[in-house]
Amino acid sequence: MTNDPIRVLSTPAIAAPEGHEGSEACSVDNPASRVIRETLARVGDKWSMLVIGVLHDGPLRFTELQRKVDGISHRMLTQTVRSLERDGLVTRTSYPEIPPRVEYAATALGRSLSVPVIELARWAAAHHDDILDAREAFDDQREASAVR
Amino acid sequence: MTNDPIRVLSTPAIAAPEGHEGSEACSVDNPASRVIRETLARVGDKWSMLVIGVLHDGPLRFTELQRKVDGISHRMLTQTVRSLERDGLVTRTSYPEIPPRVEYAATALGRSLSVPVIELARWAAAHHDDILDAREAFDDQREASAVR
DNA sequence: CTGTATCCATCAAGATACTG
DNA sequence: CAGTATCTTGATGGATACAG
Repeated sequence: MTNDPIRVLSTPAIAAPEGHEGSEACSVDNPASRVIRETLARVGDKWSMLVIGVLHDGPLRFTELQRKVDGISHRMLTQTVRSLERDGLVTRTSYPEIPPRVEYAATALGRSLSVPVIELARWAAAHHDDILDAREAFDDQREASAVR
Repeated sequence: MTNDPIRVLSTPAIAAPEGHEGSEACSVDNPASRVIRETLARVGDKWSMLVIGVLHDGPLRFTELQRKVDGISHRMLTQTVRSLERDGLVTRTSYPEIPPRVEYAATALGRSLSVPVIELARWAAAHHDDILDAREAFDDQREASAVR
């Protein structure tokens, strides 16, 4: 009844863009929400999208990557870059030289993922203050009611 | 040089949509990436967006919510809904009846957040298989190289 | 330079029981 | 019905040392 571009979040609509049977009653959850959760989990970890974003400007070697992403630890960079490679979001090219050189580059899939993530980043930039304000107001109110 | 809609991810462009001084050399990291990470963290937890999505159809009480979101535990629903309320993404209305009745509803801010998240969900639906395939290929290859 | 392994702190999240 | 508290587990992430 409402003009909802969002209802899709709780329907299999986005989970079944191709021909998909509506056999399983399609309640609210399992069909689409699992895919959403998985993707949010992939994208929502601490470093993945930042690495992808940094790699969009072009290939980088390990150390350059670590320098560009700033706070990331050696271990986390290895781990992040490995999982991105595994999921086909970046490629890893090793040059058997001495000293060893390895270059990482974003794939087309990786770049396509950046698009919606940027939308989200834009939302974040636009509404970050709203959230902070709401949070402050909420906490102030709790604090006040804690007194009485 | 590239046609990059993504470069923004590693620049303060999206972090400073209003009038913002370019005073701080704006390296790659701190200014924008923190906001991105925070938002991805907020959105990327296991349940938040599913709750927001379910609430778009209209207000729901606690138990209805728990039933609609499926796998969520009592504790996690309370916690999720509380943090969403704190950030101004949902409202909580308590009716002092017996037995008690509480209704949760998405705010305008909450609904606006759903928009980019849906974009992401669409991406997930479109490319989920690509990721799975890439993952399988990667694992097969590792398995093969483990043998030799 | 690149990558792996180990140890450790922290937190998210589930199960469960209990209160208003 | 709604919410809180406790306990416990597993995953995440950081620091560090070591290996190719």
